[in-house]
Amino acid sequence: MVVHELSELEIDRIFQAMADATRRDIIKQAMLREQSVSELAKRYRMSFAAVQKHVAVLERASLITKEKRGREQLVHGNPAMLHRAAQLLDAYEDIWRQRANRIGELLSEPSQGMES
Amino acid sequence: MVVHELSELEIDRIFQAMADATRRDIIKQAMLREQSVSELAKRYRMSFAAVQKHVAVLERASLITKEKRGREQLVHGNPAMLHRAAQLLDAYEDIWRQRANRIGELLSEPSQGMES
DNA sequence: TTCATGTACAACCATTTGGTTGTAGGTTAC
DNA sequence: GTAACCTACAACCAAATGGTTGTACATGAA
Repeated sequence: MVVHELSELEIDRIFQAMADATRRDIIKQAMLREQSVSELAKRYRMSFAAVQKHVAVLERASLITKEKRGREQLVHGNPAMLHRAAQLLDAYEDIWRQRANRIGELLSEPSQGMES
Repeated sequence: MVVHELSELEIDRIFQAMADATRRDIIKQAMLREQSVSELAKRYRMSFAAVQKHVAVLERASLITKEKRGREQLVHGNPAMLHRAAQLLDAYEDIWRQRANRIGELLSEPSQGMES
């Protein structure tokens, strides 16, 4: 199942969203259990509005989703997006492994003057 | 082998460094083969100084290292750091899997009124 | 030596980011 | 109905980001 290739802009947003300790903690909390924005906000030493903005950044990156229930806005994590981000990093590692293999092959090839 | 736990600040830097398409391409290039900064700079439609700054951001995040040779500064990738970043994302996925397992266990437990 | 190349770094600028306070509107509880 | 709660959103601010140009210096090539 190909899920829709990520655009450079979407990748920018994912990494940028992960680049803040408060947001990483919000992700963790939302993965552990669905929580309202104000419930999340109580955990951090900053205003409700600030937490609201962090949640918006995570939502724009599709790392979390919001669901309205009554007066609350419930936040829950989107593990599929995290998985895709992890795969992205793996892809860079793969480039390295391929290079390492290439070098390995070159080293194990007999050099020009070595035929018996 | 525990390599030295990453601090929140280091994690910030890794993700922030990955959050730019030019920098992600520089990483890719450096993983493919060692290149000088000016050699890299030719690839992008921006000034040498701009590329120099991107390289500095990547270096601060330990995603690449520089090695001086003659008048050139050779850039090469640090796959170990990429690996750690990927593991970090996996950790968030693990939180989700644990929750999923927990829910699964709850669902498979017999409910209060079900004993025969 | 002289010139071209590769780098470092400062100064500057526009935009984005991460925080604040304040105001307003919808929903629940009493 | 009224008060308390949850959210949305605007306006503002300081600091960081991503780019530029310009200057200076070290190294390699002719």
